[in-house]
Amino acid sequence: MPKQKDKRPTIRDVARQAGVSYGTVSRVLNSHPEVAADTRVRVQRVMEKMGYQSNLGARMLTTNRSNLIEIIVMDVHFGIVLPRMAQYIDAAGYSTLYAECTLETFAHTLNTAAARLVDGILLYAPKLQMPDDELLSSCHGIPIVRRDYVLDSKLTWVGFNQEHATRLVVQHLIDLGHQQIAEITGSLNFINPRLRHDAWFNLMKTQGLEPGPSYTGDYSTFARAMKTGYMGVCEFLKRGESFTAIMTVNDYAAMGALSALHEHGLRVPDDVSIVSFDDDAIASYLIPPLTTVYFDFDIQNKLASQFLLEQIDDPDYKHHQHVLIPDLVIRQSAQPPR
Amino acid sequence: MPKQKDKRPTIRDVARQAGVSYGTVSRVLNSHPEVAADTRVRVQRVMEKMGYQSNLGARMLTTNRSNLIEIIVMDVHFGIVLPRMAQYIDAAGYSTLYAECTLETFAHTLNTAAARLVDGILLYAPKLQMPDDELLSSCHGIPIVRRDYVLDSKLTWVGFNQEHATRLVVQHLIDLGHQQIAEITGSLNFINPRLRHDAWFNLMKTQGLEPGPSYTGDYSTFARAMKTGYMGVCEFLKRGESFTAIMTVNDYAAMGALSALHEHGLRVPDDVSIVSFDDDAIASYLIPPLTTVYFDFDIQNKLASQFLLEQIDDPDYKHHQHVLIPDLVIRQSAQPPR
DNA sequence: ATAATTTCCGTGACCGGTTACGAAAAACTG
DNA sequence: CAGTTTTTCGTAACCGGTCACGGAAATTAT
Repeated sequence: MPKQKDKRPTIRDVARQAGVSYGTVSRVLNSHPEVAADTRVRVQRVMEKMGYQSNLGARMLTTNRSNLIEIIVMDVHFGIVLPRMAQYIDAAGYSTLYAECTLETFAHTLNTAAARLVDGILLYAPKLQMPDDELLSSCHGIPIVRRDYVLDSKLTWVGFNQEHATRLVVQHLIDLGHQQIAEITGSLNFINPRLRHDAWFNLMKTQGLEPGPSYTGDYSTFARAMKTGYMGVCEFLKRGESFTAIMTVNDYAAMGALSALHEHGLRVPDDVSIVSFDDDAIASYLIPPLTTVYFDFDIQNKLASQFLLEQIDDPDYKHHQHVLIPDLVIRQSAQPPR
Repeated sequence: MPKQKDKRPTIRDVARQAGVSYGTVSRVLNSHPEVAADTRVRVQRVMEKMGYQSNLGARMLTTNRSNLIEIIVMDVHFGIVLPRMAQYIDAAGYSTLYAECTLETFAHTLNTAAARLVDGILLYAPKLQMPDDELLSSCHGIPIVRRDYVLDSKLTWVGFNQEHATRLVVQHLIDLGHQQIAEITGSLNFINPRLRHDAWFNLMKTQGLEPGPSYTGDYSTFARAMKTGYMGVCEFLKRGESFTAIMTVNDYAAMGALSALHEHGLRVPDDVSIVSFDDDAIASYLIPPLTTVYFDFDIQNKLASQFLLEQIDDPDYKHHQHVLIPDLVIRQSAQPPR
């Protein structure tokens, strides 16, 4: 038995107070033109005075819309994604639902989203590779935008060119004179680690260099990414691999690597150079400050939400795949090898 | 004009298919006892087959409940809070709404929450000091739990004993032999920084020591906390303050401080000791690993959600204020002064 | 076999909005 | 000023559930 919530005034209460019919109040609510200017303000004043707020349940029932946008995050737990998105969603007058899921619970999550009459879905699923038609049919017709780099999808997505990002890193290291470039990355069934791994491998090969050792680990939280970075270095050293530079999957992994290298008496960048991805805020506060690839997540979030909102409003929306181009931010963690 | 969403089967569609009345389907849905076992399974099978999901809008309209819990975060932008909470909310069969706000937009946020028939609110507002009755009246009768340490509130909250936390830090440093203990903390109109500042000040005084220099700055995002830590140290050094230890508001501030000290040629812990709060995952990967106060946020989140759920179900719920006791995690950033 | 219970289920009213329809009032026409 | 058009607004039906009420069927008692 839920605690008694306030009984909120309804449109009929407002109508009575304002001396009009509930239909008129509804028209005022939806700013229909067919209502006289003075009655409009009269009704608005009464709504104001009574603290009227239209009941979402009732509105959902008739309009089949909820004014809700759901952010679904799959397989990872970066709290970061959310607030930045929510800001744009709020600004457009929607509220933000948040759900985390895995591949197994994905269908269920989408079902409840449909039952909630969610108006749109922002999907961040860096591991999900699902054919368009399957994804669409799971969505029950709810517009969806992916905040990922999904080359094989014709649906709307916004992502960063990972091949280019990798090239920035590898080329920078090669230009500095590195020949033995190791890699610490995420599990290769994640999209980005896979693309970067392949790009790294091919770039090395085409330059006539042997790809250095590679370590993959969990990077689905910051804590795990740090651990992966740490373990990667330990593993390399234990195996006696030789390398003069490491490319890490993100700045937190770099932080872990830094820590492990330090423990083993190796100096960065004197003994080993590190270049990573993301340019998270921590990058410039690490010792040494990290050379890293800057992904403008703000733009990504903004575009993803914007595309979703457009898609919600426009019944014959043309899907676009938007590729963002990252930049390299050169700080001090990568220097010529000794 | 929104894109055509799937037309979902209704309770009457299911009834027709199953050869019963819609009332019976409703009873099955809500697992009322007055329905024969075999018709129950028959209806369930049909629901299954048709992929029936009850329409939330309709349900909200009649029950005045939404199965939605809203997390409201005020004045800060730590994405971290959310996912941990959401997990417990999900487990209880609710969905999570997320909203950020400021003091100005707080009332509006609560109004839309009420319009959405939100069943409960988890409030994380480390700056908000609002009398109980005012807070309650803003809430339109929606149960609310604060994930904060709010000594002056009789409503339900879950927080960490900040005075104790501070004592752990200060006493540890004093025990190591430090006498000049500086503080880098957040703006003092935040609850925790204020409490810690006062505790630090009083502890020093009662031990006959002069409180060291104090710097306050923005710590409402990780990036800003790092900057505050960095600027704090720079400021101390510029002013020629003397100190042998610093207490920082959180691990990210400590990281910023570490970076600034390093730039000025000061070693941690050789020249300066650092102790901070939170025991974020980064603490053990910093160089040196941080001595820091461990707050078990997992417990906090769990209890906060649990109390909220209890409050939602129990009409005459007795508010409780739950105080959690933090521990000190000793690593290497604090050592006796030279 | 009939009456008294008990079990199960169909019906109708309602929740608070939206919207199509049409009527009344106002404004315009000649 | 009657006739026509336009503006404004009231009414009813509906969205898809919930729930109280009461009747039919099944069960038990007499």
